[in-house]
Amino acid sequence: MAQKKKKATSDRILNAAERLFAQHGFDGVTMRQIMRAAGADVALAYYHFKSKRDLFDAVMLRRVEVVNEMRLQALERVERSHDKDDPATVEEIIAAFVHPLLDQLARNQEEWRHYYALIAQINNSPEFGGAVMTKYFDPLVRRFIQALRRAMPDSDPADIFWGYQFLSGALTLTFAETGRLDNLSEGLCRSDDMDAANARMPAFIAAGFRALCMPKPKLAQLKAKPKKK
Amino acid sequence: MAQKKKKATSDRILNAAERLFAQHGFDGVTMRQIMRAAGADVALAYYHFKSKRDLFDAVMLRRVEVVNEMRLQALERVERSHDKDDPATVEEIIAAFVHPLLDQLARNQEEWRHYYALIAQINNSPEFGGAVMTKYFDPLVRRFIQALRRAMPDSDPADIFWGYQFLSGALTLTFAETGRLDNLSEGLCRSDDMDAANARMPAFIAAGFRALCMPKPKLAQLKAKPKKK
DNA sequence: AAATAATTTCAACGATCGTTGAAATGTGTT
DNA sequence: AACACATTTCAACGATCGTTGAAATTATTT
Repeated sequence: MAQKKKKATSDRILNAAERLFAQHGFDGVTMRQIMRAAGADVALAYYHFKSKRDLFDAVMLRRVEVVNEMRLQALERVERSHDKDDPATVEEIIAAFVHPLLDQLARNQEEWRHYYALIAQINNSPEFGGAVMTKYFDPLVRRFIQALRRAMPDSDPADIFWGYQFLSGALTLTFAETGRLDNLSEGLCRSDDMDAANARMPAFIAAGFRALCMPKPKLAQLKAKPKKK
Repeated sequence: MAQKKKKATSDRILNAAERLFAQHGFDGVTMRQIMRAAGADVALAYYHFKSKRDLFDAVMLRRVEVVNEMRLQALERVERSHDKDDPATVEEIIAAFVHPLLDQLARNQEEWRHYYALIAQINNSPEFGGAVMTKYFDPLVRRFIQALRRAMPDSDPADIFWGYQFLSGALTLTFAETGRLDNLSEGLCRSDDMDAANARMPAFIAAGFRALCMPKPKLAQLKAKPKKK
């Protein structure tokens, strides 16, 4: 019973912290605001987690393994349905990278929403972006980049890394749900319409990768006279 | 002389604020840190600007007109070199949108760097993203979207707006210069290599737009039987 | 039931926050 | 020279920050 109670309280703290960190950033929120939202005394935050920074890390850690596992399985599912003679397409790989996230957002309205918005802020923060994203996501991202390299065998590795940079930016801005798309399109599009993002992103990004890594002159060249490689 | 002196001080404040806001976010910086970096008394910040928030707005405003004017001229230059029978290509339009910014970054090492990093954070912030970006950039962005619509006449407007969302995310993450690309590529790519970004982004984004707005079945259809337009 | 451990409450610490009024200094005009 | 005005310095305001020790309460084990 103690276990269950503890779980309940520390989860309420994590939920409140997640939401407020996502909305206002790490420094834009106070411990007292978080604990007021969690309905508990301020000191409890320091009992369950030991500092503001550690609470932040706990917020990040709680969901990162779940989402990375989902994406890894999506990638493996794609890879199992292909072999060396029939490699996976770029679209399929990108879809495995983004669908699990956007699907979850489209279905599960409030649960994960704030977490992804937090990721969006972190990814674009000079303070946290490099270190935090690298720490939590690089192993998985490297696997996707390997897959992309297999799908575009004669590509320059640097092109793939830059393509991933563009993909990462496009994906996280979509997570941010800032409402800007609503303003810009005067209501035609909604920032929180993840089905719309889901339907468009793989096609957009895959075409970008192909244009970058397999430009037409190179493609024609490869078809015409197979070079050394 | 008073004018010049005033300019000098308030510019030093703006520079310090710009750099620190970009590095740590609005709430991650104190007035005292800013004024220490500017080498002036704290109270001077409230004399020249009247609050922290107003200082932030002044930081945003100082450069936004310059960069928007540059991009507008780049777009008009592209449009002047085309006419109705020979419309501008998507690549040219995207290049006019991103080149002025990245060019400036590639040339002018420190001057504009922090400003763009700040934009990257703002764009992905639920708190500021919607309102601030809309306020400063929407008029220009609407012009670019008009141009894109002319370049892809039979496209669904929603596709163009979403394409712009992806473009915006890719561009601003590149501004953020978080160093993540360096970690991920183990030194092969550098986050601050704006020439590399410059060379790749228009091709990537333009291909994305085309795949989204003019998918192949539609393209084939257009070529086969020229419709009303 | 007694004892031990886990959780929660309460009150407070020093430090620092954004902001301000008033005095001091500098600058340009008569 | 005296003046008005812009700029800068200095010291401080109340509020709030992250954090903590110790007491009070609740749950678990003996």
